[in-house]
Amino acid sequence: MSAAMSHYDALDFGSLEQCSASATEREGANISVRELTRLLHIDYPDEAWLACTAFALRRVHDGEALVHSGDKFHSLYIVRSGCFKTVYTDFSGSEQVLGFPMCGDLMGADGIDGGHYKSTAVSLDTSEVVILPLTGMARLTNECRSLEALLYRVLSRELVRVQNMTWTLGTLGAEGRVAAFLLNLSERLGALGYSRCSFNLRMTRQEIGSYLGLKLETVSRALSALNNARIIHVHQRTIDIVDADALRAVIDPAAGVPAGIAAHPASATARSGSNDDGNPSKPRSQFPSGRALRQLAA
Amino acid sequence: MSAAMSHYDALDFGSLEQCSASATEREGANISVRELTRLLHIDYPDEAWLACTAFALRRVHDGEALVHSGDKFHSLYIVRSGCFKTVYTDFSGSEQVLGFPMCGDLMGADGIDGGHYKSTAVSLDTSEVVILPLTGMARLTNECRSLEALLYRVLSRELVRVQNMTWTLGTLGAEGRVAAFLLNLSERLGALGYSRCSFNLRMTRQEIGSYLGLKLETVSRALSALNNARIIHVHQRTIDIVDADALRAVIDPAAGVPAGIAAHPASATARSGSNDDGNPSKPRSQFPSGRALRQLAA
DNA sequence: CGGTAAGTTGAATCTAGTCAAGAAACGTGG
DNA sequence: CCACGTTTCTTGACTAGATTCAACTTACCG
Repeated sequence: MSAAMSHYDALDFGSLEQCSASATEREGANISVRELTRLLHIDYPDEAWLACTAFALRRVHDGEALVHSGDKFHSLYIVRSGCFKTVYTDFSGSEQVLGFPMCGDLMGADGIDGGHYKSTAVSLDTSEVVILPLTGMARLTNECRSLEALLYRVLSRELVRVQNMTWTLGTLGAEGRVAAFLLNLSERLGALGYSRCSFNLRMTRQEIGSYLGLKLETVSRALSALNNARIIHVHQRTIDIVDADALRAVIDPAAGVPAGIAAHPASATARSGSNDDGNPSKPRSQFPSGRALRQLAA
Repeated sequence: MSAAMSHYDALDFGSLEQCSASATEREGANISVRELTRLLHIDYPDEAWLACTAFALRRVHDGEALVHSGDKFHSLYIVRSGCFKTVYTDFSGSEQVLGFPMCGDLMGADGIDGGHYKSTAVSLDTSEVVILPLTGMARLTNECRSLEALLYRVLSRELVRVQNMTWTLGTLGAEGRVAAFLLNLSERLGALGYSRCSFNLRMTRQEIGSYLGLKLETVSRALSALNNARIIHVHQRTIDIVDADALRAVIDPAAGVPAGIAAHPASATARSGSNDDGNPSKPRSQFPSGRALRQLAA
């Protein structure tokens, strides 16, 4: 019985005793709902209370873990600044990176159902997160129905992100995955106001490889190949995207990425029609040839 | 402006005009909230109203699509019977299978954020789904706060499922993926009361391959290898799991699947400790050797 | 009883992994 | 500021694993 209830505790909207988390988590300032919607790029009616209700923030230092896999679930987190990695940690110690949440991204949602976080979130930077104590949200969603919808949307967005990842891993080869990774990063940084074509990676080749299901050497080789093909310019963790279209072409030489593998959900969703090449009949190979890049580079 | 609002429409909890979906969707009977919680294996307090409120059902025939990628979002669906496949459809026509939702599984959640479904759901069987019109849920979640939590949990569960998939694709070789697929199916069918060690596949090798990021020939070979190793018995779509432990060993010869790749979320979550082999120091290879199987078979 | 779709199996090719060596960047302490 | 060690990254040669192409067998359905 206690096992069944432990799940339930974390979501018991009736009791609010867990609302105010631990003391260590309310060190800093806090932000309003209005700011939160801006952070998430989700528009909502301009109601007065948006400015009132506030969420606590928490600062996480470089290398520090926000939550550990197996910890009891209590809150969702939205990244406000900095960059994280979320990892499954195998019992034997080896890690599998699941994502690199950045500003506006959700963390911790895999803990809702089971009552325990399923992945560990480590900061790759000095970061700041907004704490959404799900138990305490009941009071708020009662006051404003649309706040409930906001949570659904954030969860859905995360789901789409992970689904896109499975598409990437399922259909693309090494260079395609790296290209998709770079385009994704480019889009997200662009959406935050940073340069879309020049940025610094916060993660190692190993971490990228773990994320993309590749070995670090393969990541390095793929980057070199894209570099030699003059599609990007790489020097250590400095990336310059020289030809974004060529980069997109690496992902699918002919046409269609399903619904914007690299696109942030905030961008347009239904851009059907247009992007249709003349010969959909040709059964061209699923794999973007790595050979093509090498020839291009020669 | 209209683009921004179109997203919002689907989740406008203030207006309930869309609540009663289309007429074609309320052909059959409907089920109570109590039945729904049973379907999802989520326990809730035994309140009287659980038996009252009801959701519509919809029957979907073999090969028929429940929703299409790009359709305007209106409802979530819970599979009540039968089996589906969800696919991203590339513009050029090639498909990537994202999952095989079965009884109790969620579909359609990828449409919440963008306002349009991102994947197509096709029935592989004569199936029946529970319709959860998200716009209409507002009224219900108002009446019962815990129903809101139910939706969060269902979304989280789906997220965990997809995350497990990325782990599978990122770390396992062909035979490991097929083994994980079979174990997953075995667990899910077992949880539904069917046999855990003998079942029929509803999908083709091609669909399995698409799901696992493999070609159909590779799936066939992997099944044959497991068959020759006497771990399973395969004949076309008939699967018999002879040695489930050996099958688990194919996924990770030594120890740790992160948190139960093959386990249904309904099963225990925190079973730490116990499953710890003596030598976690050995830096054994990430890949479950396909060679091992061939030797075993010889 | 054919015709078609699905599944199996083999041989050649190609991709990514493995092993290994070396180069470049970073941090620390002298 | 430089020497030093450590980590990260790059590159090459070789190998294991998955795809491709192709032939063939088996089921299924009119």
